[in-house]
Amino acid sequence: MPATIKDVAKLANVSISTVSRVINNAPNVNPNTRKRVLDAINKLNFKPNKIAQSLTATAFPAIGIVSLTRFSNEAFLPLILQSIGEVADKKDYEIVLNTSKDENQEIKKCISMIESKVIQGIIILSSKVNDPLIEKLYEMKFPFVLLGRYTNERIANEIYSVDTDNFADSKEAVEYLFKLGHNRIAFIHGPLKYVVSQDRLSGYIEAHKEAAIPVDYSIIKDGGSSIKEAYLAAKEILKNPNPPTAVFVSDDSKAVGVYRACQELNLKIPDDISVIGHNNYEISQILSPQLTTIDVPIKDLGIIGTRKLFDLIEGIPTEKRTILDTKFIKRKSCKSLI
Amino acid sequence: MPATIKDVAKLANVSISTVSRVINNAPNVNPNTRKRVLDAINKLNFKPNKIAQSLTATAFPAIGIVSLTRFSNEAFLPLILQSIGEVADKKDYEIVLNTSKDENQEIKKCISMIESKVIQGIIILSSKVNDPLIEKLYEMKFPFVLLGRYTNERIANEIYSVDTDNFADSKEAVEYLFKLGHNRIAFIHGPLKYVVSQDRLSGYIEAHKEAAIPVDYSIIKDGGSSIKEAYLAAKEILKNPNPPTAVFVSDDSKAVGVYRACQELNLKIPDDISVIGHNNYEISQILSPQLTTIDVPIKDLGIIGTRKLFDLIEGIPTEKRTILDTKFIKRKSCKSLI
DNA sequence: AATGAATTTAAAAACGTTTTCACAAAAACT
DNA sequence: AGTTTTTGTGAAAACGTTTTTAAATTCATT
Repeated sequence: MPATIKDVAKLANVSISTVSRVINNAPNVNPNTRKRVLDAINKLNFKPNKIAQSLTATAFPAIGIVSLTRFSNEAFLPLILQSIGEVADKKDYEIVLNTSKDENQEIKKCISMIESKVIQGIIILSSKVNDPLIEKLYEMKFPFVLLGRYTNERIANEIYSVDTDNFADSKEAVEYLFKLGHNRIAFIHGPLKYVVSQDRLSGYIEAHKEAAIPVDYSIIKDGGSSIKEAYLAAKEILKNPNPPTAVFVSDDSKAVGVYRACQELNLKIPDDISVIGHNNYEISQILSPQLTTIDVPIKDLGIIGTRKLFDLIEGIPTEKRTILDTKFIKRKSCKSLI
Repeated sequence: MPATIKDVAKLANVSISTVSRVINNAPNVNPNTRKRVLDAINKLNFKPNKIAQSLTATAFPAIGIVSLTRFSNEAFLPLILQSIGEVADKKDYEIVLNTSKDENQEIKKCISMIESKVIQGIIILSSKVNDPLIEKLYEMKFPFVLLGRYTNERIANEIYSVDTDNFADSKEAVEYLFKLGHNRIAFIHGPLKYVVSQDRLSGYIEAHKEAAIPVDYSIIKDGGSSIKEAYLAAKEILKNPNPPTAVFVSDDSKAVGVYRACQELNLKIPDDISVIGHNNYEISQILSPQLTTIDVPIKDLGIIGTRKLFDLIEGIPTEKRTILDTKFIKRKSCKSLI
């Protein structure tokens, strides 16, 4: 049986209150006594029971992450988890994972963790267009930070979030292609239930509007959330009777599917077709030719988002919405037609 | 302030013991009383405080996962986390993540979670050759399950683990290449500090031994843990004055680097060079030509490993070591030379 | 030396549950 | 009817801490 505070008290011949004071570095404890207690603690290898500590604090030091499935297939899960971990570690908080697959279970699990006092805050990894989880958490006034953007007008400006400007970045990429002389550009996006997919699509459309180039929905396709789906989408697009001269993919890993489709159809990148990706995953440098893409500071999203969450938890005033800078990275997958 | 058991007791006009009995579905409570209590619980939206519950149980229902960095770059982190989550959810256990980067911190964090009573068991995602964490946990007799194999003779047979037979699978792949008439086969492996990398290398070597084909270490290279490193390794190997006719890569995602290297050097797969991967990630079907590989049941590793851990926690006897079946998947990346 | 203030300590209450023990009431036996 | 068993309930202790209150000790001041 591990030692408790009582054992320490007995051995050091003091009361448990004194031991508690020593543990918590309270002032007002005689240096001699402190030493005696510290010795006892060492001798017994005493470690305070975190559960018991949180009972009086009425809060267990942990934050929740919701949820893996919001982008389970994406290359950045490890990065984002690790960056969240870095910040949480410094605060000596635990990270508890919500791995729920379906939406109902996801919410239920969250509420349960909150109500049973297991977590003090939540990081939401990505937002859906009408996100019942976000609505619910907002309504509960429970501290949470969204890594993304929420669109529901009523509360969009009220929630705390960290994001990049997907709309602008997407627009910029398309404009770059316009400048290169492309005016028939395909777009392969992720599942439109996610706001990030919507935003990237909107940027694509807005660029067209501003350039007065009509949007052709026959070359805009859902690339799902797997490489294979993107590959299938690309193949369909490229077989279009009036094929595009460029394709913009909303995720580098989906670009792998596009490259494959091009290869199969004997289309040379960038000579026959230009490609741009998004996110700047490692793979974008390995693809041949190297992929032009938009660098998203994934680790910073995690770090800054988690810091914001701790500000919320600790009642420190913090900016509602933080937009992180991105960088358009020109590589070898685009060709000028002019 | 959320309702406590006392509030419920008062409203239902019973003692807190009775409420507790209702919460825990104890027998011996009058149907009428039970109904009254249930009504009160609903009216107050009472949810037992898990922290308080675990204080008396002297154990918080959670398991730890150690650690992300043990294969942060691999495609199967989401899968494994999710499969662990599935099982833990059923048991109503939380999953707490250890995201430590360096080895010392990893151990410290683990010990701390154990000693402060935050977790009841640990899943170790992968083993190192001399793994101080495993040694320590074993010595502490703390319940843990390794997803992999441990080599330290003294305790190898004592620890609980789930794994595939990396040695045999690797050997089989090489033998397949032999049968196809290849006898100069390169090997690109992962970091040798991990047992899985060692085992896959050993299988490669053993196949050579049995076939009485000398092992040439100039075409065996460390592909690190990134696609880029694998790409670099492949390039070096392929430039060998006496180049191999096939390359076996210990991870499908590394195979992407190999494909890229071949392309750059104008080597056609499988005509000029055959390639075999390992793990059967989604990417292996997207690569062109589709990659011959070894299917590893990733989700099953997680599910069976976590079940085993719960057996340990609950004191149910369970098999020490479980080996899962794999499947050699022939696709288009190998050519017969005969 | 007496008073008051500051420091240090102990005792006890509290956090929200579960569990043990005791006892009353009801039911089942003689 | 009297005795035993079963059922249902409440009071109190326990889990391992922190926090509050109060008391004892030390120290400075007069």
